[in-house]
Amino acid sequence: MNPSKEHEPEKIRQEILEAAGVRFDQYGYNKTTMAEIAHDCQMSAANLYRFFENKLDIGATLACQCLDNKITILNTIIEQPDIAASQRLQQFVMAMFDYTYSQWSEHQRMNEMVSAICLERMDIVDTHAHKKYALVMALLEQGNASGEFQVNQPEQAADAILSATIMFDLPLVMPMCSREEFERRVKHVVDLLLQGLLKR
Amino acid sequence: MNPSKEHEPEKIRQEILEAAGVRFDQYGYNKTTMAEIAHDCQMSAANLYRFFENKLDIGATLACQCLDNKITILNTIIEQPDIAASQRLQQFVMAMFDYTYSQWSEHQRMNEMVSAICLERMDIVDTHAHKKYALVMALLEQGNASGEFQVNQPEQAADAILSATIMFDLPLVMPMCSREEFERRVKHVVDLLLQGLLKR
DNA sequence: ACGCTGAATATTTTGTTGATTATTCAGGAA
DNA sequence: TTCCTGAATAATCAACAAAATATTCAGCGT
Repeated sequence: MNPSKEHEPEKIRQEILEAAGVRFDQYGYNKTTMAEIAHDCQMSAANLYRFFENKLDIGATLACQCLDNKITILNTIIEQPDIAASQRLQQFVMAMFDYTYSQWSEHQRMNEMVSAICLERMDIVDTHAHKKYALVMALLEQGNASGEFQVNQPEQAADAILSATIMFDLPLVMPMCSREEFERRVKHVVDLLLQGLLKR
Repeated sequence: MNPSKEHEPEKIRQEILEAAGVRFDQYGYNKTTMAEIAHDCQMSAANLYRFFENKLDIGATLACQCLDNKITILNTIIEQPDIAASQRLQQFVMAMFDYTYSQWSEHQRMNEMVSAICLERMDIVDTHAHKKYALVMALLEQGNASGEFQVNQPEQAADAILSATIMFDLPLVMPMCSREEFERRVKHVVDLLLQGLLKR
């Protein structure tokens, strides 16, 4: 088989997602037709349905990829070695906000799509929430292990941290403040949270 | 002048607001007509414009009243004597959430109106935010004065507390969790915040 | 003049119809 | 068979007219 002409279903799925992603981002989910996506992939619209259940399924898969991108970025901060746990938390929340704000301001249409899909597919939100929770738990355990933190109930603390920083993670909230105002608030919130986490 | 037939403009304004409030709450802002409000007050639609600039102005005034109701409830907690500052913060955030959740679940239409108006009238949101800020500042200063708190930068701490608890104050966020889940989170967040505020 | 109204006008909403688009399916090429 | 397509069908959208509503204003009764 010619490697330049891949026919593995997974490769084709990716090609479809790539084409759909470009159009959704540029023109929006609703203004993009299945025919256009199919044309970009040199296939018929009907053929798309052999790889995805329907249009929403394409959108939902892209939405998951978007959310996973955020998780990946946050994960690099968790895995970053030789850094104080308090620094890590600071960077973690700031990166969370940076990603959300940039996505909101620079990929408005894609962001609208992700938000709309999350309203109908709570399971996607849940999965993403669990991944974030796992990252914060890891961060807290690192801090405890290094002796920098003294967190007795990491489950409750992780819950509290995610709740307390949710405004930096929700695109819906982005119109409320300027980027600078948000960054100031990130600092204030993390500073206060750290006073409750640090060993004394 | 007959006191049973009040003609002071302020009384008439209140009568209009009362009538509009009932209809907005029951049928929604858009489904309520100026003619209906006028009829409830036994006057012509045209006459409403002698007391309010337009329909939005009636809505905005009601929205301010709603937000001020919340402030009043929160204020009673601030003024409640003989209670530990940490208790006060707990009750403060819980009352904030209770009001928001009840308003969201039991006065859906009124709540939609308030949210919609807040999008166009940022000044209303700003004013309300300043009032909340003042309450939290008062709470922190009480705690400092009684020796229960040790807050060096109350401005930043107040900012942090409001940011960290904003999810309990935003109707937009209410669909995300059940009431019980929210109450659990209030406890976790306040517990963690208190560890950063309490004197040691 | 003052306080109000009905009728006139401007704006918004609603309903309808044609066009566009998502989805299905019977069948054609390899 | 296996993979795909064009055409058929179903669902959604868009544009336009009609109706409802917000807002203004000239003028009436006091």
